[in-house]
Amino acid sequence: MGRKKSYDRDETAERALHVFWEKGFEQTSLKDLEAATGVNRYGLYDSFTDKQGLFRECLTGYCASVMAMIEGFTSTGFSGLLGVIERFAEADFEEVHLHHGCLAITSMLEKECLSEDLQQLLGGYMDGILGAIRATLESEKKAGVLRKDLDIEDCMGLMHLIMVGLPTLSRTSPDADAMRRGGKSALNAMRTWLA
Amino acid sequence: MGRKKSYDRDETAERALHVFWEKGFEQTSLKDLEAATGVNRYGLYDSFTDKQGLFRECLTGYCASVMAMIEGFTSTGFSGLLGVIERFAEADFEEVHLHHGCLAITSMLEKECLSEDLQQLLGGYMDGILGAIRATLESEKKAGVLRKDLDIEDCMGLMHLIMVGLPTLSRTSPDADAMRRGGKSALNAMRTWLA
DNA sequence: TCGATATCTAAACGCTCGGTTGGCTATTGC
DNA sequence: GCAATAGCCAACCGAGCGTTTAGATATCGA
Repeated sequence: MGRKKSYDRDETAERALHVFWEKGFEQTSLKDLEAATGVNRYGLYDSFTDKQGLFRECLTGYCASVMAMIEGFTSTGFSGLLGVIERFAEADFEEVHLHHGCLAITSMLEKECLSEDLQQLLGGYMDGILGAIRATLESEKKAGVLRKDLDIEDCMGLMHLIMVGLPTLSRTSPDADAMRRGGKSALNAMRTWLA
Repeated sequence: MGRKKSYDRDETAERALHVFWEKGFEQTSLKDLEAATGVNRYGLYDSFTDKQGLFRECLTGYCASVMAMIEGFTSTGFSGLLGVIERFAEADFEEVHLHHGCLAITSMLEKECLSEDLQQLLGGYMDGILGAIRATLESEKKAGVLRKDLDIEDCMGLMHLIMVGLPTLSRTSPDADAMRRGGKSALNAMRTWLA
């Protein structure tokens, strides 16, 4: 009973995601979200509680899709850490959206504006990825794919650096190719480092 | 004639710098600046025109001091790119302030909030540093200090990545040592890459 | 067809922001 | 000591923010 919604909930979140992605949480206003989604603030508040609720849905979806992407790579024959990273990098670079960097990293840079649960979500996301990288490094080192004398801690430092550096490169550089070049260089450096 | 100022201009800018450094331009309010400097908004506007004027003075001072630091290293016997970078890294890591990352990088991430001249200042600062690194790479390659087959473009990609990645590491990581570890790893990677 | 109900639009709310102003206070030259 | 000057402080301004609400509108069951 009653009037029907004139918008699709998921599609609205998807459109909002791209605004948050481009401008960040704080810099995105309700006006921006109304314009991008075509939904009046009332509808946004009705469906997502408040601005942070909408952002939470966008961010969790984003993190989940990135995770799914990585798992997709590992389960379709791209064995080896470098293989996964390489394919991930290729996927990244082809996606126009990623010219705005990584939503998770961007959000961590404005964590003071976010509620506690969102900060924990971001922390968990990062820890999850870093933990997966570390586990892969250790198992591949044990299996002899990587150098026997590889210092895992040291290597993780570079992995972490690259992980946060590449999105930052894409956001700070006017040149859209800066991230692609950085990624290529990083892969080269890792190859000489790891093997 | 008239009443004397109750504050020192340079000291005020220095204190304001640390607030901008920690919170970024946009997130720093006049209230914050009043509290940190002990100077009423009237005084700040009288001495620096407006919020952006104060920020301009802080940012130019910051960039100049970093440049002076680098030049200090090169002119006191630390020849070689890696030597300079290493010493710069050590200086960075000892400075408590750099737990908040690099003001220039932080500012480039919110360039939409800054006036045209500040964006150009930031661009020039980055280009200056990157240009100096490139020139050093080329001359050291020619002099035989570095590998003869070193791909300069490729190498610059990594340099740029590290340059923006390290400050981001320090700002996104709750662990204060993340940047130190990232810097150490980056130096190791560069050593194997360059030599 | 009509009343009940869910949704839409647009206006308004309270708040904080950067920026300004006017009355008070300290310092100066005479 | 007194008028002139410059600086200080607090209150105020308009704008924009996220959020709420009131009234109009569309859709449903009966």
